[in-house]
Amino acid sequence: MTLSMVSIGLAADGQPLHIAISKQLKEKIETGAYEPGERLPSEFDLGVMFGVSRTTIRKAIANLTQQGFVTTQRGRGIFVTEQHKISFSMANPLTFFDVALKQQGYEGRVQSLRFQLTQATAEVARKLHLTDKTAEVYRQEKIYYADDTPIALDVVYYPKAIGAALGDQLQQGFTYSTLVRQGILLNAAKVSLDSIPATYELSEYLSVPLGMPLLVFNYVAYQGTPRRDSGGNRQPAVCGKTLSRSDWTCYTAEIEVDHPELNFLAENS
Amino acid sequence: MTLSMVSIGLAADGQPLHIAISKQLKEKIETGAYEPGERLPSEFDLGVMFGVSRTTIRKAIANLTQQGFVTTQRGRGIFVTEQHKISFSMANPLTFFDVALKQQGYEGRVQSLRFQLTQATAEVARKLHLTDKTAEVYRQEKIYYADDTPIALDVVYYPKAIGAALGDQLQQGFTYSTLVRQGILLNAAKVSLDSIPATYELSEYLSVPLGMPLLVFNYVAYQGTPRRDSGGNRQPAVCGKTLSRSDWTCYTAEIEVDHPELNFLAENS
DNA sequence: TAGTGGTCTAGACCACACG
DNA sequence: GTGTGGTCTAGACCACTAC
Repeated sequence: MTLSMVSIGLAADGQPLHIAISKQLKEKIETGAYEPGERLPSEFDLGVMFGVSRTTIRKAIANLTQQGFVTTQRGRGIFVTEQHKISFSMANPLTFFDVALKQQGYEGRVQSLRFQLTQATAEVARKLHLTDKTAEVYRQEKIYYADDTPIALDVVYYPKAIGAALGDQLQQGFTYSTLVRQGILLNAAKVSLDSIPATYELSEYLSVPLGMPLLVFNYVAYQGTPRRDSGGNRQPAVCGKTLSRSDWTCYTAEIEVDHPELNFLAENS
Repeated sequence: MTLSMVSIGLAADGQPLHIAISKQLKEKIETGAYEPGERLPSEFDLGVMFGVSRTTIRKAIANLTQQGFVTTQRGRGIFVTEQHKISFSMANPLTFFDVALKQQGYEGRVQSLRFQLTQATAEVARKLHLTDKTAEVYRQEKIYYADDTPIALDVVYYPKAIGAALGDQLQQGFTYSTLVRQGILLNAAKVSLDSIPATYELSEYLSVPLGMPLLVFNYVAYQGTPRRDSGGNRQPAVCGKTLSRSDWTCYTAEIEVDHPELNFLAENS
């Protein structure tokens, strides 16, 4: 009864049953047989339909959930997701989350979870150019919403002076906009982009399933006059990381190069 | 026997058993109780140790696998992962994968999977500025290796002229280096970064577990003289996407801004 | 009360690695 | 052959939603 079911229309190659089922359901969603917002049959019914156990159905659904095709709601059912995607420019302006949200038709909102003075970790001290190893910094955790959907968790570190002076404003608004409005010009940044699966805690903060990919935007932003030769007297004003839902966000950039490295390449060809 | 085991040291709060077990194992790995490369007890033995079923252990291990702490090998066991991370600059030079690899001590290698003439999709035609809707392009799929570990799958599209002229070279080397060496200067690009969970096929190409986060680097690279006003006569020479393992790769950039948008912000405050 | 998804169990068979 | 992880089953209890 079990593996013989593979022959009734599922793929006959080596792929697992739950993968084959996942693909069938995915195709039904993409062709519109199941429309956005629509409820799928229950796990039990799907099991009957495909002739497999509920466990196998659950693995297939977990796959679709992680790819963003469906969302599950306990006690209610499995629903086809409506797609969204908000793009954030990496350079221009310097990560004004709120501006980007508004431009793309969403209402941006911030919920500050924590704002407190703590001792800087070694990494934060290095990024903020703190020579005192026991220096304190302000650590802020906040969640960004787009139309009531949590899309990102921001963990920000401020030097003590900035955090103390702007604590109230920082707890209410978006980081960059607040700093700029208070006269702190951020004109340079070092950033890196990465991706991790949502841990259990993150999955609860951002209302995503365990393991959903999150984009990790690490940044150190500087004020002052930067120098091209990477020296200069610029001064870090803030650093942190933004963990954003990959089903809602992406980062864009436009690049222009002069190609001083052409010689290098030619030499190593 | 089952849920009462929660009291023997596992978290007593609302989190699932497999999460609590996952955290315990993660801590043992991070503190060095299990060292990199070391084999963990078998799933059966772990089940006995924690007093849970094998299914629950498997969920815990799946979580650790996805976070990159362990890798599983059928018939051999569960092994603690040794960490790697290769960073790629987004701007300077323009994604010379091979150069970045070499600079960070890895031997870069390319395996070309496919290289064939196909009809351009609407998206590719738009990106390559093809006015003819039935135009053909060369489509290449290749895998990037760092010291024999597959770290990225690149899907590249070339205009017919470039692909036909450079087919042989393109099939052997890295895209950008090959183009530059053939006199095609790429001095501008539009890129975007995204993340998706590995599908079944991708997980096989890149030797990662199903659902592992992959970084998606979308790019359109231009040759010619670009104009600041986004017009100009620059010409797309290549477009595509690089899907890279997030446990091995990250993207970095340095940003400088002039802040012409300050006025805009002040107006909307 | 009935139905749903979330969690967990106990047991089975398979493919693969190793001795 | 023995042990391993990969897959799948059948059944249970729970928390939650809706009627």
